[in-house]
Amino acid sequence: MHDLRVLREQIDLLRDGMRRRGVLDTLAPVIDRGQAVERERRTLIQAVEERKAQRNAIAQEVAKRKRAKEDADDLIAQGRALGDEIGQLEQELGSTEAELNRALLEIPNITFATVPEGGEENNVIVREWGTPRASAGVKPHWEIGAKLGMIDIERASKVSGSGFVFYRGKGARLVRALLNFFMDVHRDEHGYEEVWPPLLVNRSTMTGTGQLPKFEDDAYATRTDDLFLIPTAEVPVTNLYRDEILEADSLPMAFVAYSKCFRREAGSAGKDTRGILRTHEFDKVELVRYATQENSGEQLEALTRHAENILERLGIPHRRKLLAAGDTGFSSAMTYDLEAWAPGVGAWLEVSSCSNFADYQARRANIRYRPGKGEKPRFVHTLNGSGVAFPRTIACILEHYQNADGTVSVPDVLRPYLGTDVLS
RNA sequence: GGGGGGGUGGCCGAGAGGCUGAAGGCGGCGGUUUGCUAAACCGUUAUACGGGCUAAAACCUGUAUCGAGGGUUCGAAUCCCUCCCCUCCCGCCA
Repeated sequence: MHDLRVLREQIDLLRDGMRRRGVLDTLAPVIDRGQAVERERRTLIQAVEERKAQRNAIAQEVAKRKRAKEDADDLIAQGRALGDEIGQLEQELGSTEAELNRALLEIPNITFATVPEGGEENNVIVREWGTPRASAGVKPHWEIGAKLGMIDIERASKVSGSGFVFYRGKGARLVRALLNFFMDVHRDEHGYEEVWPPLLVNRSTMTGTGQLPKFEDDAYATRTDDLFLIPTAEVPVTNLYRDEILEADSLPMAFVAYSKCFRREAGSAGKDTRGILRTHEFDKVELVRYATQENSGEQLEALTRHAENILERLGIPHRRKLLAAGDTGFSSAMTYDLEAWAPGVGAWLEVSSCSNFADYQARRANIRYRPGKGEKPRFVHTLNGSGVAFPRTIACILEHYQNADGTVSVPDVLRPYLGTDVLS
């Protein structure tokens, strides 16, 4: 969410930001309306506060007279009239602020100047690692996974519906191995605090990270408690310090959390649905960082490297893609996608998306820090990225390490976790 | 699920319709004093949103904020209603 001041003081910057995202045409009316409503709001605030000041003065005077045992009926009548007026004005102010809020919530973050303009055709591959294996003779992961008894999609659909997976036998153990491997590396080598978050969160939390109100249809909700199943650990972990003021020397903060992620995937039917590439429930290790305005840029580089490091250690060929403005997520100011090569599917699979939200998320979640003693609090910069998502990584492992006889070699780093060299 | 006790500033803790943005203490910051450390004493100590002044601050000024939201009242931390959270006891439960 933007500071409402952008509507007053940085309107050109805002317009340009929307232009670079390619959404200026759609959002121009919203911005114009927002600008007008922002002015309206200030006029109303002045009107209300003027009357409140009068009312307060009258109340003081009433108190004084009462103490002196004097009559104050005339003042009381004045105060009552003012009260009525204030009530009306406040109602107007309320609806004006609601409208302003709606407008602000519709405007996405302004991407950094270093982010290319335009849509996904302008995405840039900025880094490549490893040699993608040729697809010839490589079976897709769903075939291999089924054959090795690791993945059972048919029975999952019986038990839960389409878009769910049973991991079984070595498949289940592989999930557990990845979990431990990811967490160990990020905690021991990259210095993250390990967090095990709740998977059900309340409405304020979902609103804090921007899942609500706009994307309520994408989330699973509980029937009786107004709780939501998290779509990513980003939600509970970023909200850890919601409504708090942190000390400057506690920054940067870095958290790594494993969680199940629950997504209805409303509207994405038919896209990447084969195998385990898009399911309603999947596992992910998420990296979350709180930074200052000064160092969030380098923090994004560090976080992205941490995620890449996992893929390198697994030996999976991958690339880093800087997303163009139009392809960058709503709240993000800059995003790198990490894509791993799946030779069986014959596609680059997004296994991580690393973003710097600048203060956009923190303003909404009200997470601040005090830069120095006696200084005014400022919003932190929040960052997050997968480190990494399990199902697509599993797909890549099953395909990249596939042997001619249908078995799959286990990447070196996973052998101690998996207790075997080969999946057969 | 049933019953009790609570939520006040960075923290602890008073206050029970007006003189309370909030006593007192701790902590923080600034200062005075003292060979150093320490102590003592004095001062100071929130956030948000407006307005004025400004290049921008500082500053001045208004409003709001005592878990959240409504209500009563000329006036609410204080009274009423709804909700949330914490805590204790009983029941149930992995």
